[in-house]
Amino acid sequence: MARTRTTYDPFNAIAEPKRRALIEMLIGKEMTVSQISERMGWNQPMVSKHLGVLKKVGLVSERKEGRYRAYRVNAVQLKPVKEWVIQFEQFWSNSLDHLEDYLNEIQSKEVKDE
Amino acid sequence: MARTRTTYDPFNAIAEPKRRALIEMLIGKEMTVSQISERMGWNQPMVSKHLGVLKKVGLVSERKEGRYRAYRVNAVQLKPVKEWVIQFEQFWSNSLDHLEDYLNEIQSKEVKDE
DNA sequence: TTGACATATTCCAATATTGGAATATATTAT
DNA sequence: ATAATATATTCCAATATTGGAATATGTCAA
Repeated sequence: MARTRTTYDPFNAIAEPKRRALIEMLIGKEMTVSQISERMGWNQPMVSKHLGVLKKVGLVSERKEGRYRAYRVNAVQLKPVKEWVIQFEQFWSNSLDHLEDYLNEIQSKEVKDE
Repeated sequence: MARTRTTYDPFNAIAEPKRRALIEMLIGKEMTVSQISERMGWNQPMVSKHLGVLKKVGLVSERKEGRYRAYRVNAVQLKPVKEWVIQFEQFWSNSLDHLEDYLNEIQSKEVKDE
């Protein structure tokens, strides 16, 4: 067996740092492959390939414009990632940390008092 | 070149579905390897190996208890994932969708009026 | 039609992962 | 000391990815 495919789901697609950078650059606007290539400093096939992965999981969509192709982020595909992560948020939230600190403090005072 | 290491960061560690399942099962409690093995229906080496990856990125921590090892989730390591994702939330939020619907509606009314 | 430009795809080598099987290590019980 | 139990590690085969280079495809312009 091998690793889960990059195109298996958004989790796998955004694991690659370059693809996260691509999404960051592309969010809220449309850009062509060559614009991305220039701004990122990556060669053209590299841009196309990474966009290809993002497209397969629906994270970007494509619009043909003559010989150009305008890509845009389809951010809603990140929603499952957020949903999955936030279900654990209560386990790292500051309020809980502070509660723990508070309880520890109480306890040490009680010990001192004895 | 190969793919980004699974142990490179939390993004890569949680890309594997089994490791997400592991985190889900382990959140908020402590479990030993054999308990996990039984509950998940995975063989023991498989559990240890996946836990090993999660440990390397800090997503779980380990406590020795005799010949057992109790694992727990260190959820705060998921924070960077949440932070990264939510910066794009405005681009999929319902309020914006509705705003768009609203603007479209306005526009079509204006057209009708002419 | 031919050339120039934009983008996608194919081929390749290197590499890391996954699961399974076997084995090693550590700890407790007899 | 020896056996049994809990867990980790190593070895292996199959596989998918990445980046680079070369090439193919598609579109516009002269």
